[in-house]
Amino acid sequence: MTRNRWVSELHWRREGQQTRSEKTQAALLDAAEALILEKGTEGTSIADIANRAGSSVGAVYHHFKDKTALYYALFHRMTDAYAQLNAEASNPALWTDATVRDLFRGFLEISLTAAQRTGAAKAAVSAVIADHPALAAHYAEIQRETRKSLLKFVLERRDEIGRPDAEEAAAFAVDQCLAMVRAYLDPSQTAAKLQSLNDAQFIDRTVEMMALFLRLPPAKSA
Amino acid sequence: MTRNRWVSELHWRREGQQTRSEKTQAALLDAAEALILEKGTEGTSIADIANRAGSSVGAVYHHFKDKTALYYALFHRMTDAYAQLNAEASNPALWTDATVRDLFRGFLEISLTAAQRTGAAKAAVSAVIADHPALAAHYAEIQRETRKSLLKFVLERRDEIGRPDAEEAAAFAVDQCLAMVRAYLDPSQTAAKLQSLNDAQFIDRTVEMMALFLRLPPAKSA
DNA sequence: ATTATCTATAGATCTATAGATAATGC
DNA sequence: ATTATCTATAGATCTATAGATAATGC
Repeated sequence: MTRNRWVSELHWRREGQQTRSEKTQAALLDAAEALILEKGTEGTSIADIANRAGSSVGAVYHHFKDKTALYYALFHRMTDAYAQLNAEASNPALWTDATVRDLFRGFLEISLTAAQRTGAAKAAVSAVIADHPALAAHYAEIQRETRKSLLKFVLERRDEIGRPDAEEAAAFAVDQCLAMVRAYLDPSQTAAKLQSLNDAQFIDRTVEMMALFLRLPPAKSA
Repeated sequence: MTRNRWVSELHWRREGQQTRSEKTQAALLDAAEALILEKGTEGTSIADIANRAGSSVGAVYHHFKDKTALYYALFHRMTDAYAQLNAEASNPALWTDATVRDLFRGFLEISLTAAQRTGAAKAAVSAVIADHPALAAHYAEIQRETRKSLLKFVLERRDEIGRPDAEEAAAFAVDQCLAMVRAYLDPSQTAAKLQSLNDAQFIDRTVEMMALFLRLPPAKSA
């Protein structure tokens, strides 16, 4: 008997119609996420995941081809959300009247929103990546996209940049901005000061730093 | 028969006299490190490690109480090196005539040297931490020490800082500097521009950014 | 009648130990 | 004679499947 259709690329089932299925899948992924955070991937077994989700081992294998497929699904659940947000933010129509300051601010706001949505998922996904090095490439690709589109928008406003080495400095500043977001969001990075700030303060400080470095014109309405 | 003495805290044997022992232990840790990088912790078995090291399963258990002890040893091999370097750099005598610029520069140089020494270890250790969440606290503690001593030295030179909010800004800048080092060193972070720089360029740029942000006096000899 | 779930378990690991052998130390 | 190493394997997982039962869909 053919059990089901698998979306081979994503390693898990689409099937938008069955809400029962979706709930179970989500519960299993949530359970895996929580357990990985608590005990790491090595300490987490299929039975553990099924129990935590209030489900059974058999159900796990009904929904996921194997353990790797489950981990891949967990990975994609988070990265797909990121990739989509990034795609939306890359629409030039959103930024027609934006200054470089606005771009950095917008990027920071979007990143923080995304982080709030994904929540604990990110740390668990990091563990999954550590155990499945093949996934690292896809994750890096998404981040590369983000970086690329932000840099492109900044460079389209090159005339705002007061430095003679505008191009190089902009690339440096973009990397910088990404590094800041990571330090701010990652609780394992002991950036005590950053983490004592609230989102608005963090964004203000970071934009200010970028402006100083790139010698941007003063903010219009402040 | 009592097999051996274990240093319970570190979970592995000290024993500085037997070079044969030390070589085997190092080979086992090297093998574990390489395998974890390739296949993650979950995919790596004791037998794999023993084979890669040209050793045997029995030898592994002669040197390490259990698999966790081996992973802990791998973890400590890296973090001990970091902690020691940090302790050395925290000696005020080293920095008697240093400016704030010199402090940042010194910190960056030390971090890069440390990274070169530890090499691939860091990524493997990240995977180990992901699988043994208990270790995260110790790692964070070491980084907190580094952060703290750099910030202390900077604040002792508060008069160099041109900003009215010197204290807050210094803390922000220190976190910033740590975030930059991470982005520069971590190949999984897609900081394309940073990674295209060589060490000296990276350090110059970063120090410059800190100087702009904190409004430090211009460099003396440039 | 098709999809989702469960229980029970075969088969494949993998960890850790026991016991024997080889290498070093006195 | 003490320490380091090996081979072989018991016992404990853990993954994935088979087959039965419950829930939904037409």
